[in-house]
Amino acid sequence: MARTQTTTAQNYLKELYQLQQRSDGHAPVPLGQLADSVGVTPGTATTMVKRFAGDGLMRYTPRRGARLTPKGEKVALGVLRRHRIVETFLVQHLGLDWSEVHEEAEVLEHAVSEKVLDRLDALLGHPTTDPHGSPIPPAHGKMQRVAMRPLSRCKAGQRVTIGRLLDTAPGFLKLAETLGLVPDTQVRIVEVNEDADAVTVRIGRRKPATLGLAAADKIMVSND
Amino acid sequence: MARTQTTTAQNYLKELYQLQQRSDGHAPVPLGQLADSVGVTPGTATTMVKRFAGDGLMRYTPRRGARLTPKGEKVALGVLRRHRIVETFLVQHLGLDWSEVHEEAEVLEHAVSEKVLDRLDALLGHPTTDPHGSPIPPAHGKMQRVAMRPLSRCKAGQRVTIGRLLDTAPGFLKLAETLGLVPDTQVRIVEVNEDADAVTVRIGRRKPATLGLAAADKIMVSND
DNA sequence: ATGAACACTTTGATTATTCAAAATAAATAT
DNA sequence: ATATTTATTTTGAATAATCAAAGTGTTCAT
Ligand SMILES: [Mn+2]
Ligand SMILES: [Mn+2]
Ligand SMILES: [Mn+2]
Ligand SMILES: [Mn+2]
Repeated sequence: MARTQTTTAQNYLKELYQLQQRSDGHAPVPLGQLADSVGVTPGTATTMVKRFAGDGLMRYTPRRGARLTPKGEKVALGVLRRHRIVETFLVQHLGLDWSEVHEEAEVLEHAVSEKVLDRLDALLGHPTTDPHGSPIPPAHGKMQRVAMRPLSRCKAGQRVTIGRLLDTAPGFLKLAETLGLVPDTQVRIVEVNEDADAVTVRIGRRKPATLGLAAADKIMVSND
Repeated sequence: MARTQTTTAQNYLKELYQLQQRSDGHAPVPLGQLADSVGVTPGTATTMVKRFAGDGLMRYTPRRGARLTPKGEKVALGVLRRHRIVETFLVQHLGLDWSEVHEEAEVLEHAVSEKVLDRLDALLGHPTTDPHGSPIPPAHGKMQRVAMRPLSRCKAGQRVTIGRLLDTAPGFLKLAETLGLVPDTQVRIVEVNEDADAVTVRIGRRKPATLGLAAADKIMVSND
């Protein structure tokens, strides 16, 4: 109950939430992964997770991993909501580049009060996704799950729309912007070459762009 | 050099700066006062101040008190600048009440980056004072010192303009707003009664308002 | 001067968070 | 089935920040 409000706890909870999403079954997330995401050594993660479990925020099975409890998930979603609304504000109202807002939001997500958040949300017109296409958890109620697949799983000839960028690294986002691979943009899959480990796409009549599969894995798209 | 960036250090430095302003001579500020302002016990203040002195942020004379070094003052002014720009933003762009923005800014002042600060500053049109009339330290260069005296030192019959409210307590600010005692408002001093410990003022043709001297002490005014 | 009062400092603990290195368990390979 | 490798957990130690209570130095009043 206590740790809920510290920046540290918020980060652990938020990261665990995101890890759960990815490898989503009901399988616990190995603490090594959590440690990586949070940026601490594995031993530290073990120590902290045991504490959060004691606080009723996570469920922990030694050697297997951790999962958020409903209570922990509630906190995590709150942090994620603040993070994404802040990012949206920074881009739309302060004109920061979308490649740099993640870092800013990583700090501000812990400093914005409920009241300020509500005002920002209203000012932005209650957005449902952040600048990278990630869904903004609603203040109340469940978050919409949009079905998307990575660009790397598309077939040549398909026409898809960029929905969401999964990597927050400034370099990656900068590149994606340069290539025009931003949410809501339609692209045509020119070629998928598993052997060359590459995907070639084309936006309108621009010159085709080729990406490695690892990068294409981070770009989620939907049909039409 | 290390502590400069922690929230705790920023608070100590900022509070010390403000205390220095008030009792300004070059006299050191007793640690008891600093402890009060920061909200810790005196022993804690002693411990911390010794550390900050070691970091070259404060100069400390046991039993007498502490002063900021030029380096410490630079940090303090930065925090104050962030605090006041954030307050101004919260009032002017998010529409929060001026009585509640201080608390919000107390947290956000530690989370806003230089880049975000610059954008906010530009968005606000480079304001020179915050909603309570306090001067916003400029990004570079010295802060302007405006001469003002407390409402409590005015004489009956004088016409003065409210310049700045020194108390950040929501209750006080709420009251001041109700009475119309906000920066840039002209008021007439109806009566100053030292014995009754009261000052009566009048704004335009509203009904006169009477304040205790303690409250009037927190309201700084200038002539004309 | 002499002893209160008062202010400030020290001391001894505590909580939160983290790391490095040693210990252990689980999974893999031979 | 071993031996080896890899993932996790434990242990022992820091650092930052804080408090309560005991100790000291100063200031004041008589
Ligand atoms: Mn982000
Ligand atoms: Mn964060
Ligand atoms: Mn303020
Ligand atoms: Mn603060």
